[in-house]
Order: sequence, then C-alpha cells, then structure tokens
Amino acid sequence: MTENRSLQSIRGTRDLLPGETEAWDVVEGIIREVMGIYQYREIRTPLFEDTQLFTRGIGEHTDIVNKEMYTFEDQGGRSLTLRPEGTASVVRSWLQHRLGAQGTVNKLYYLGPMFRQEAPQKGRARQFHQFGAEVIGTDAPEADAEIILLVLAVLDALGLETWALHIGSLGCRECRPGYRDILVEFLAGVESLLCEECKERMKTNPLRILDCKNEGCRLATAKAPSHLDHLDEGCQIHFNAVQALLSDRGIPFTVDPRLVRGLDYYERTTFEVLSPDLGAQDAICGGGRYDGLAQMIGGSDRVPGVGFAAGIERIMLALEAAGVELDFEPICDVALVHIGEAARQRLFALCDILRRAGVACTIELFDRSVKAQMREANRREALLALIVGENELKDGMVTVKNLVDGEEEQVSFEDVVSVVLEKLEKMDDEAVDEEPQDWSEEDDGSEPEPGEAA
RNA sequence: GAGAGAGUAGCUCAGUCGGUUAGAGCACCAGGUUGUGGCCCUGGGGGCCGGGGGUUCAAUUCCCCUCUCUCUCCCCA
Repeated sequence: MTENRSLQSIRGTRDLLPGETEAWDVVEGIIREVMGIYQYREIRTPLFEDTQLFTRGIGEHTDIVNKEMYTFEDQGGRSLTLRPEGTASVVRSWLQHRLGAQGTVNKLYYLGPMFRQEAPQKGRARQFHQFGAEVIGTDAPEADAEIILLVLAVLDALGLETWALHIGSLGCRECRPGYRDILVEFLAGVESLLCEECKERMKTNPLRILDCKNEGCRLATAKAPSHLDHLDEGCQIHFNAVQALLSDRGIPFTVDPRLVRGLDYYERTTFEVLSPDLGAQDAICGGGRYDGLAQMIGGSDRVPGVGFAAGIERIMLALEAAGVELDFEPICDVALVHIGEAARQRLFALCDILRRAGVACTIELFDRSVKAQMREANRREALLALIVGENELKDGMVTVKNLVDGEEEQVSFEDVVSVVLEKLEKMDDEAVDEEPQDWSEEDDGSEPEPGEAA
C-alpha cells in the first residue's frame, strides 16, 4: 500500500486564500467594532471541550449531538469534542471563572471556527465560522431585544439590508410541560400521519415535530396547538416586552409560532434571521434565551442568559448575492526597480529602510526586465517607482517616478526616504480631496432613476 | 445518511460519435520600445483531460470504483 495521492484539504474544509482573507478581515473588523460599540467584550474558549459539555448542554436527542460531532479520545481516554457551537463553551467558561460572582451582567462575544460533520454544500461546511454574543446574568427582556438589535446592527454595518427576523417563544421550565402534554395529546391523534422520525420524536422531543419539514408532518400538525397560546403569565409578559422593544426601534419581525431551535437549551425567546438570497441554507443567525443551560452543564443554579450565533460564510454569501463589494487589494506605495546586480543590492537595503519607515514596498526578487518590473508596479497600483541603474549608481541618485502622472525626478540616496514620505503624504491628501470618505452617510439624492438608459 | 449533476491549462470553458501534435478567452513570460507601467501587435511557456482499475489493437472519450465540488432532501449558522 504505497498510495501516494496528493494531499488536500479534507471534505467540508477549505483554504481562505489571499484575495478572500482581506474580505474576511474587513468583515471581522466590522463585527469587532460593533461589538465594542455595544460594549461586548471578546472571549476565546478552546476549540475542543469535554464531550459532556455538548451532550448535556445541546441535548442528547439533537442532530448535532447524535450525528454531527467530531468526537475523539485523547491519550488519557477522555472523550473530547471539537466545538459544534459557541454558547455552551462560553457558559462553561463563565461558570468556571465565576465571571458573574459580583452579581454583574456579563456581555461577551466570540468569533471563530465551529465543527460539524454534515454533508457539505453551499452555505454549509464541516469547519465553518460563527460569531456570537451572549448576555449572561439577567432575564430582562431588554437583554433579549439588545441581542437581536446587536446582530442587526452588525448586518447593517456590513451593508446587508435584506433579511427577515422571525421570533418566537418556547415558554419556560414552568409552562413547557403543560404545553408539551397538550401537544402530545394532539399529536397522538395524528400519529399515523407522521414520518418515522417524528414518531420517534414523540418519545424524545415532541416539540421538534412542529419543525419537521416533511410534507405529511406539516399537514398533520397544521392545526396543532401553538406554544404561544399556552405560555404562562411570566413568559407571556416577557415575550410581549421583547416584541414591544423591537417595535419601538421600528424593527420588522414575524412572530413564528412554530420556531423551534435545534438545540435543547433554549427557553422563552428564540429567533432567527433569514436571508432571502441564500436558497436552502437561508439562516444567517439563530439565537435565544437559555436560562437553564448553566445548570444543565453542572452549575449549581439557574443562570439567565440570552445570545445569538451567526454564520460568517453565509453572511459572506448573502453579501455577495446582494452585490456588496468587500474586496480590496493590499496597498502598495512604492515599487523598487533595478537595472543590474549592483543596483539590485543597493535597492534591497533601501527597500527595508523604507519599510521600516512605514512605506509599503515591493521589490523584484527575480531578475526580470525593467519593463516587467514596471508592469508589476502598475499591477499593484504603486504610487511611486524608484528606479536605479548604472547611471544612478554613478551619480549617487535615485530616479523617483510618480506613476500617477508619469513625472520623474532625480533624488540623492541621502534624501530619498524623506522625499518619498513627502510625496506619498501629498498624493494621499490629493486622493482624499478627490474622493471624500463616505462615512458622512449623507445621501445626496442624485441616484439615477431606474430604467433610465442611454 | 439518501438522491441528482459535474471534474479538461493558474481561472472560465470548448472538444474528442474511442484513433496520430487536446483548443479558445483571460492570466503569465518575452519581443516590438539599447533603462520605464497601462493600450496595441507578434511570439512563447504551461495539461498524468481528478485518481485507480476494467474493456479494447488503441481510452481524456465507454464501464466500474474512489476522491472532490455543486444542487436537493434532512438539519442547522
């Protein structure tokens, strides 16, 4: 068995290449900026955890735990799992480090890879990336509303304007069993119409039957009693309050009586943000309240918490579908162009001096023609070219060419750094004058009328 | 996990009803312009036709397996 096939990234994972990483940097930067404005602080938890954190937190009977986790044994025989989501880890960390010891409310956010062994397709990978935020320590409906407003603020800052917000309530520990009984009673009457999987769910998690996409199940459960009609007083008041807070901010939303999330730790508020541009995998964000989670993973008390998680790949796809441009090329200020070996050496040193002065420089490492070096400079949209050949070496000069207007001048080696800095500053000012930044948010109303063609 | 489609140059794709040197556009390199970018012209380098096996005188083409991607179901971010 000497198979020697070329190795590649494994199914469901991919490389982010130059050209993509820049866009990711932009997106991640915007996420962090908005998190800062909302006063959420970053938490970074390990990529793998004790398997029990997820089986107990997410739930034994969920798809994630049942068939999607990357679970392995370490050398000590402990069962470890690559995190399939972020919330359980954040709450675990919150408990472990007693972040709530002072009775304060903690606002935390995270950003990073998650792992689920699913069939890869558009908008779904085995290693994918989420950012999310959690408010731990309060059951105030303002926390629920803020979490939703926060993710919408991120989407807005990214330029993603088309989305649909669905919200629902699952009730709490107190009222859920009552509803569950009512639902099971109803479902028993239509059980013969349900798919096999749902018949199984009757025993394990009947609430999720309402979320089944199977045609037969949908019809059979069309008239099922809604959880929203069986909330207890506290849950009803809470849900009303969340809705009122969103309405006050003019946020459009749809109350979805059948919104059931795939993780067992949710109580009360649940929500999803959907993108109409994505097709089958249209959920770009999901979240809700999880007041029982801390106890499920070993905390001594119930700890109120609410949060969301959003898929970065899906947001990227939605941005692309919406035509939002994120691409940008790295800036190159100066291209160093040599003619001959001696000049090349001289420029190599100058290049590093300029770089240490903060000037982005490119220098030829092969021995290509001047024409090729200039073409490279043009490709990188360098502002200046510094050209040195035998003539310049003889006179101790550098030819400084402005690549925007084509003007050239000779500068001594001693002065070249300060001259370059001066010219770049001047060119930068001119560029700003020509293209005012758009953070003014002012719409001058001069948009061309649609349908107006020449 | 189940079903469908696709893999040919760095990229986007033609093509071979099985047959001799497998093509285009873009990109790249060089020359036209003795040391100067963008436009133009000319030329050039690049391909185990995804991998393995089978049928055949002959396979990139047909068959099987496998890997990967895309889409759907399911589930989720």
